[in-house]
Amino acid sequence: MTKGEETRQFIVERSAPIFNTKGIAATAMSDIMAATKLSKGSLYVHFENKEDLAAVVVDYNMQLLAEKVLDTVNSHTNAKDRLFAYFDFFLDSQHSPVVGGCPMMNFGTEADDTNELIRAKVNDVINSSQGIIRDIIEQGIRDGVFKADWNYKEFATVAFAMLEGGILIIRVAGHNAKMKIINKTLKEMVMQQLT
Amino acid sequence: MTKGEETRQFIVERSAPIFNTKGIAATAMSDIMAATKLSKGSLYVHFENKEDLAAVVVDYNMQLLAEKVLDTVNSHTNAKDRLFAYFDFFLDSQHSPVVGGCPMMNFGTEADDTNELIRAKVNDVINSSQGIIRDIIEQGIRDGVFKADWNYKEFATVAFAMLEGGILIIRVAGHNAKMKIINKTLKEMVMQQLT
Amino acid sequence: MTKGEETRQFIVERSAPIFNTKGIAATAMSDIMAATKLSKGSLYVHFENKEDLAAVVVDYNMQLLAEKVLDTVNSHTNAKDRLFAYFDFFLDSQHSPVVGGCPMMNFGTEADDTNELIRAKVNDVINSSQGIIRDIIEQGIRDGVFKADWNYKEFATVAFAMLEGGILIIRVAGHNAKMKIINKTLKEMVMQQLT
Amino acid sequence: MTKGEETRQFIVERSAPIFNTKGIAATAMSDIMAATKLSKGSLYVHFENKEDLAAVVVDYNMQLLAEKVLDTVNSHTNAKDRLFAYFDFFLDSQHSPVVGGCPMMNFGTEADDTNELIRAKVNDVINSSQGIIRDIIEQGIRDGVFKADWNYKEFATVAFAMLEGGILIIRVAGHNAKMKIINKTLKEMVMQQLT
DNA sequence: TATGAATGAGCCTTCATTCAT
DNA sequence: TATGAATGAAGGCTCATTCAT
Repeated sequence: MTKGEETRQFIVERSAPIFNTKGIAATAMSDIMAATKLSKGSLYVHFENKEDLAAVVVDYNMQLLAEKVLDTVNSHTNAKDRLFAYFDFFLDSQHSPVVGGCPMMNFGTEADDTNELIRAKVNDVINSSQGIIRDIIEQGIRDGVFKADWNYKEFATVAFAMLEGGILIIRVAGHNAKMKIINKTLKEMVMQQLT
Repeated sequence: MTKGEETRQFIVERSAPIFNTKGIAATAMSDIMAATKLSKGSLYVHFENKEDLAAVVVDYNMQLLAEKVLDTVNSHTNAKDRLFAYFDFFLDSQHSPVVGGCPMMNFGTEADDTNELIRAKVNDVINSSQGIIRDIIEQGIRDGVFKADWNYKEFATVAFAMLEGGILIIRVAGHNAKMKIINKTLKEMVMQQLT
Repeated sequence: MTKGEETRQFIVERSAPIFNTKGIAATAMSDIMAATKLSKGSLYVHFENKEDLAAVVVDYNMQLLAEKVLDTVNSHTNAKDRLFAYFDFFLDSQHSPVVGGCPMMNFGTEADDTNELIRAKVNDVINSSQGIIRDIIEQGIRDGVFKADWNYKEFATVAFAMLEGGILIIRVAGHNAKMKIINKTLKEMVMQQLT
Repeated sequence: MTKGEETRQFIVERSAPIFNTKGIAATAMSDIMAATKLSKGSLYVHFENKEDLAAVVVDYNMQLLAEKVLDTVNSHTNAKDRLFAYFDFFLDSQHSPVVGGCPMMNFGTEADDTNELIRAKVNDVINSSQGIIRDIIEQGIRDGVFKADWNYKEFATVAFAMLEGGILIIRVAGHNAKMKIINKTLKEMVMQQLT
């Protein structure tokens, strides 16, 4: 990594929690200056403009979340355990995975009507998130852990929606009581598909 | 209603879709000027500042959505029909109920970390939304439509989360394919509780 | 006094300390609204504009001060006592006579380069203030209290200047230590002219 | 001096007469823009806000006056001559030393009740101004020019007050007739203390 | 006489961006 | 690559004033 690439990456990492917390519109380049302690001019050496930086940061935030989820999931081998690990990951998402909440929801709601580029990025990640759930279940069916006739594609969508809805609730509530219910419900739905 | 109250209400109505679509931070008072064709000074006759206006508009948007949902629900008497009407209401929410998407999600995600007043407002409405679902089911149990041992309080939370997650998906996707799955799943869950 | 004249006078009285404390430029019509609890329109019924009101208030403040000084002076008959009462009046002027300090100095410094009308008003009162001192001394000479060859016209100017300079010092200092020195000095100068 | 420091100083110099003439409240940043021909944004590169600029300008104006007075005083060596030079300096102050009049009086009267920071600054300079007079006299006493028992500390205060009062009079009057009287009186008071 | 809604110019300040060094 | 001075449009807001009621 050249010096330039390093600085660029540094800017992205420092900007990520700010954009995710305040939103793109409410984040000023001066916020990035303060967080990186870089000069105004320096920022523009690495990014054409705020929109450019925001796009990279959106990717970074979503990727960071995906990596953390996968890390957790991959610490298990049994498909059921992997699925449960996925659900449990969001149990305390009020505080942990990425500062500022779920980037899909944050940037998705901000961009849906106003920023086609970011809207498309978020859509891709929403789809691949459901894909991850599907992949786990497919493996489970191949391993004989889950029933072969499970309509798991629909479940993947339902599970993803429930988790996102849960994230909204717990972030606005400030506690995760309702996410526990969602977690329990999802696990029960999975248990019914065990062979 | 005095002239002033009329103007104030007019400003709120014209501002509502703008705030809901662009977000609070990205909405400028000049946007409101353009939408209302009122002068800058006139806006400040009726609202102390942008934050004050935003707070009223957030309430208005959430209330508007709630009223539309209730109107739909109340066109039915049978608890099952009422519940199904609730779910169906969001089937095409990509376009209809309130311009710009679900205000609970839009303002909730924008405000969760940055605006305590609005966060609390959204939290109240999220809770009462689940309360509406609970009320319908309670009536259904009293009427003997639903099983008495249904853990309906948890279902209300699950249903709410699924619908919100679904709204995120369809707004980012630009189509409601996934909401159909959610709708179907919710209805199946209800059917299992019929007496 | 008609109702209108009463209201007009009421506005002036309530505005006086505000203008004298904050200055004309820094006083907003909304400050007057708050102080009088009158509506915006009502203010403009009684005064053409802010400048008009300010001019009347400047007069009022200076007249109020003059009256208070004269009241104090007139509680004595002997010329020396009258002069000393005049000097003593300003000993604690840090707090008392008119809220906000000496209006001649306040409005004089604000208006000297920018408001010809007010500048002229202040100039008149500055002159008549020295006239008051001259009048007292003339009476004292007639009464045989003061030496007939006293160059009292110059003394009147010197005394006035010293008092105004003293007011500046004590208002900026927040205490009247230096005014005591000025007071003592003035009295000594008078004592030398006693017959 | 870096480019930035140069510009900052340039802004201060151009702003100084404007603030001193119109007052802080009545001076708009657009006035500074016009006087410096700098852009609005550029002003805020060098000063956090108007208050910050005003504080620096107040210092600059008072320092400028002090320097000019000291230059005049220092062109003499004999204590009596130095004192007379000090008094003469203000004889034509209606036009000369600093555009807009005495900054101690201008900013002192504007700030006394409303701006603690500036009030304190002015107070410091008022005190050191009297200190200058005291220093001259102390030297004169050491040199045997003035009587050793002169209560010169009180005189310093009296002289300062008389000059400030005189400045008020001549600025409001538009001519310096009264300052001539004050000048003459001060010189006579000094003459009485010659050995 | 009194009200308060309406106005638009102007206020201070922040913004994203550019560019010479 | 990095700096920070410079820009000017745009931001939220306040101002003095007008006018229909």
